[in-house]
Amino acid sequence: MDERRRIPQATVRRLPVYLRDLTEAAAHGVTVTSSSEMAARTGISSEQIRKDLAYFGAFGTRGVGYDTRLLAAEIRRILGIERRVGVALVGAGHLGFALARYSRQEHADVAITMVFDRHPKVVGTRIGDLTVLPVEEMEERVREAGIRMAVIAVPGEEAPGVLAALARAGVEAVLNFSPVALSAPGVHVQHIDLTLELQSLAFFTSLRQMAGAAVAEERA
Amino acid sequence: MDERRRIPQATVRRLPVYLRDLTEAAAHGVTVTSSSEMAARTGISSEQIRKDLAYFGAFGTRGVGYDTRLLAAEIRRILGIERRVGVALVGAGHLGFALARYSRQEHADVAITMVFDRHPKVVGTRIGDLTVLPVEEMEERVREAGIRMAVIAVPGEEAPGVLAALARAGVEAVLNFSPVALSAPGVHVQHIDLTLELQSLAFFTSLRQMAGAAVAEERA
DNA sequence: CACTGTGAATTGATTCACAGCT
DNA sequence: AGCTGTGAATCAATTCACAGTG
Repeated sequence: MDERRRIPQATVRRLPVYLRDLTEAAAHGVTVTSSSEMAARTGISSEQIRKDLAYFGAFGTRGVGYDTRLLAAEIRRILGIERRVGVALVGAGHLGFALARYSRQEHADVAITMVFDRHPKVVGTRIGDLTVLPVEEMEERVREAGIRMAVIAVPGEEAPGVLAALARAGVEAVLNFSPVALSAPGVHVQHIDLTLELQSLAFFTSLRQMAGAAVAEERA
Repeated sequence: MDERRRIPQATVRRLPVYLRDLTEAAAHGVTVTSSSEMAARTGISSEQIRKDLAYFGAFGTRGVGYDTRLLAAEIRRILGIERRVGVALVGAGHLGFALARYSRQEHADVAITMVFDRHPKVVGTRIGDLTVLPVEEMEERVREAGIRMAVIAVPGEEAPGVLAALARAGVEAVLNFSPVALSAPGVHVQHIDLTLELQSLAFFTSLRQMAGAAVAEERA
């Protein structure tokens, strides 16, 4: 199989689900598992799992299944997280604080390793064993550390400037929690917007009120 | 147009983007706008915008465009957020705190209006003008208030029990920030998982390292 | 005339169904 | 016998292209 073919976005977003499932299974002493067992645990269909994996190679044994540890290692390699990957966080408000703490749990493959904020009162405070740095130092420090990923958790007005600085520092992929659409050439931006999520969620309650309305529901 | 036909999930998730754009445009004094202007501002193609709206009716004027206030009102009606919608939050850690504060900004159409936590130290504390309530009271209070939406921001172990209680209380749509896949009959669950997001994001940096690899990129 | 609204064409993602190994 | 890996078929979403209209 050729790694150079077109990989669906949807596949990339499912790989971490498989990784978590395999890691948990391995931790429970399961050494071999099948796509149907994974399907039962994750809610993703077994054909989907096999097809997703097939984009990257043939990792299973016919008649048997997959070696949990081996497949987990392959997925880490595919994602590029064989070694722990460091992420810069910009914005150390409550959200940023929560994200930093959560991402730094023990076995995390991807973790926030640098935190920046513009407020003098926040700079110098600690989040676990990290110290919040002034945003002025961001570009230089991120570049020097060779960090390629960042999380933006600042107010909307500040977000475009932050993204531009991150792009200059060599960051290639960004998770944006601010409520504005961001883009920069050569940077992959993923957007999570609480307001939009809550509003679209409302549709699924209002709908049920109007008897008979049909929606394309997500997979079971 | 018949509201009863099959609405794509993707369409529902874009409606709030249009709503925000129209609200901002109206606030800037724009009374009429076209699908191509909206496209330029939101990054969603004009055909896509017209098709999404067409699922629900014909709201524009040919040769002219859309009345910003009127179309915004229509989208609020479609989403079921004509009146401010209340949401229950379960879990008042840093993440929950951030979500509650953020969702309660002045003009929010959907806002967290009740907060529950299981820790005695957190119960009774305040988030803005809300008081954190004990999770034991959740089912009864949510039912009594007629709340249909909830946000789960508790650790993975507690999440399944929380969802079950919310379902019993009549909640129909849930935003799940815990790292476990949840489901309950008759409840629409949307999942946001920071770990999975960061891991899939890593793919878009590792890829660039392997020269020549091709990925289905998101729309510009 | 410039825009909306929409069938038709295309592209992308999922599911089916089975051949191929172990 | 049981599972993977994969073309073919289906289903969903987007884009094209243009007819319809204020």
